[in-house]
Amino acid sequence: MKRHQITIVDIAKELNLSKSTVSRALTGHPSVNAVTRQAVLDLAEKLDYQRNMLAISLVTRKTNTIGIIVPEFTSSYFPNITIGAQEVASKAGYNTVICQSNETYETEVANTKVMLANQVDGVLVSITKETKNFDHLKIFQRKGIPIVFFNRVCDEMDVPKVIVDDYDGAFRAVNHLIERGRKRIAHLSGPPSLKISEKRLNGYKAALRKNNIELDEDLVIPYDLNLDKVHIYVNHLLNLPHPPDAIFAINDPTAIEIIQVVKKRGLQVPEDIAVVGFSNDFASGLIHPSLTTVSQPVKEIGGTAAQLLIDQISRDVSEWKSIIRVLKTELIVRNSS
Amino acid sequence: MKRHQITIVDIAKELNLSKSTVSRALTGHPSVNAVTRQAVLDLAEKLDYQRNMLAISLVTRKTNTIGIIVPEFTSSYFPNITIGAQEVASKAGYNTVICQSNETYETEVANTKVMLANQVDGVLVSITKETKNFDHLKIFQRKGIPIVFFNRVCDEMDVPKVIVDDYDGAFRAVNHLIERGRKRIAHLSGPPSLKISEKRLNGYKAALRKNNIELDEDLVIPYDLNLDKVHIYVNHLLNLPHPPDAIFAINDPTAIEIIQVVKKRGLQVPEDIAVVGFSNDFASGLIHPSLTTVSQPVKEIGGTAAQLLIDQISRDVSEWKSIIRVLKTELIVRNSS
DNA sequence: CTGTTAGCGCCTTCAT
DNA sequence: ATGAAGGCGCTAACAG
Repeated sequence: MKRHQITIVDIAKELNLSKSTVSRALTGHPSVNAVTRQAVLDLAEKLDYQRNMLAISLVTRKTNTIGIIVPEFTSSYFPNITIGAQEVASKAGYNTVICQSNETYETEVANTKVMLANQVDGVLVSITKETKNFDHLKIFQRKGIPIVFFNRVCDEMDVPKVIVDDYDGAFRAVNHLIERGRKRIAHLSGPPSLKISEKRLNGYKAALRKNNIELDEDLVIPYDLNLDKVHIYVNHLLNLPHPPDAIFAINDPTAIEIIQVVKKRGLQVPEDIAVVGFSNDFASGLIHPSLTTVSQPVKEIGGTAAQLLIDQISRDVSEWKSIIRVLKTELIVRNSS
Repeated sequence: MKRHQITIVDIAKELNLSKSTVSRALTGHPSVNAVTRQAVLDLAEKLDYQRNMLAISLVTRKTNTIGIIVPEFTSSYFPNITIGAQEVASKAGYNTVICQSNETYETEVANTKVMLANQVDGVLVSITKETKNFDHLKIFQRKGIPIVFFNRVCDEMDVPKVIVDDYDGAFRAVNHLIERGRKRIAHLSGPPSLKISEKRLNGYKAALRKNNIELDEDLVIPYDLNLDKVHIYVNHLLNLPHPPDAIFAINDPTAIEIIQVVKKRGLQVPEDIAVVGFSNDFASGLIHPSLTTVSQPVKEIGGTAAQLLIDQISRDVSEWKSIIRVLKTELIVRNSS
């Protein structure tokens, strides 16, 4: 059961040196004889010695680890963001611990505890659709651990955030539908608790307004992002006395689901009804018809967030900034509109 | 810069108790007065006290963390496996650290160092397509840290492994193509270094043999899984004097790419050429035509691997088992064949 | 039931 | 350039 770990002491004994010298050699401290250093390094290599980061972190009070909390991993969106974040983090010498909150508030709270207990140097978070109370996240601030939000941000907290121009992206998407001659455009919106839902909805409204199309509240349906329910809303819309000729979806998974439902009903996309999504997930270019969508620079979102976080970490608490970085989206016109 | 962390000492002082009592109260040790315990718990709660896992792990020599090393995160395959693994792990009280090796040997080696340095209690790994030397993985065994392979396993090491019936899955996929009347079935195979490539190839060959179709070596192309090159091989096959009427791909991303190339050439799937993949990735049901493929129980793979690992962790080194768990695949017939 | 004493493996002054 | 001593925050015997 007890496995012997090779420690500094072992190699100190072997080489007849003091622990401190070995430690210095290992950490690349300049004030150590080149020969001694090499001897230490060689022996360490030979013995498969690995520095115990737990011990190091305990004394340096720094783990060189950043935590990432994402709501889910089911679409390609969040995995890609974590890839971007990991790239930047690892270049800066940081490890990454990823937790999925699984879109539930409780899990998110549990995740924050894990992060805290593991003494992460900072956290990246994108909240769940349920999260309305932010106390568990404010703890980080109070403890002097920087936090950076991305995508699903928390309005109440004055910290760095990385988002995209949701309003503008939605505006252009809807404007595009109008340019294509659509008059009755529905919007399957996200939960109102999410800022992105609100902004995309506002973009939608603004595009209608600009084109002098009156907003029909019946065509706007907020939903909880549970894909299993999409068919209900789509069928409801399609059964309306005056059904829509286009649907703008809060995100790609929703849009893809909409297309499936529409097709199952025997209707044609885009002939009978056009569909536009948001995010340009991997599957969107492959589905039939391919999905018109608003692409987000996913990896860049992750990378930017990680960078902002690392900047915060190296700053003194008193100098924390709360930059909001807004990344550009791009309308990708494909065959669904 | 220095943020004050609340420690056991703080709450011990406040309550006029010894550190050990507080510690025991916090860890739920039975031998502690109910009143005392509650007082400790209350104060801890009030102060947002979080146990410092670094310190705990240092002394208990257990981090309750398992590492996962996966080659990539670009398809839905590995993310889903990690989801399955995380579920099981977290239920057993384990945290998870995920590293992507990015399909390169060097990164994989670096990843193992990170795992070692962070004192993971065990590791789950799926090797890169480049990995031919396994010294970096054998270190775990030598240090008494259990390792479990999944999907891309290492033959040289006698440890638990979780795989699917690759041979059988491939066999049924190819057999299905033959039943559909295909005579010349090509196989875009994976790198020979990967066991899965070999097994799927063997399944392919066996299916031909069983149906008395002679193997045409020209129709078998091993490739390095770099999707950018798929078009080369597909075009090569299609330009053959006697081109294939079906292609069995090593995995879904490859199959999807094949379909794109075929379509771009103006040919029809499956009329001109049928395509079958392996893994049933998320996108496979959405692409047009939808992809016939061999589905793998992805979450179960991750969950099983995690469970085997946790079993190993709780066992004494002398009692390590090396079970090989083979999970069932299922042929999903869609429109590409 | 509670307190005392040692460390876990390492870094960091402070000496020499 | 090297040693010695102290401590990071916590648990684990060992004593009461």
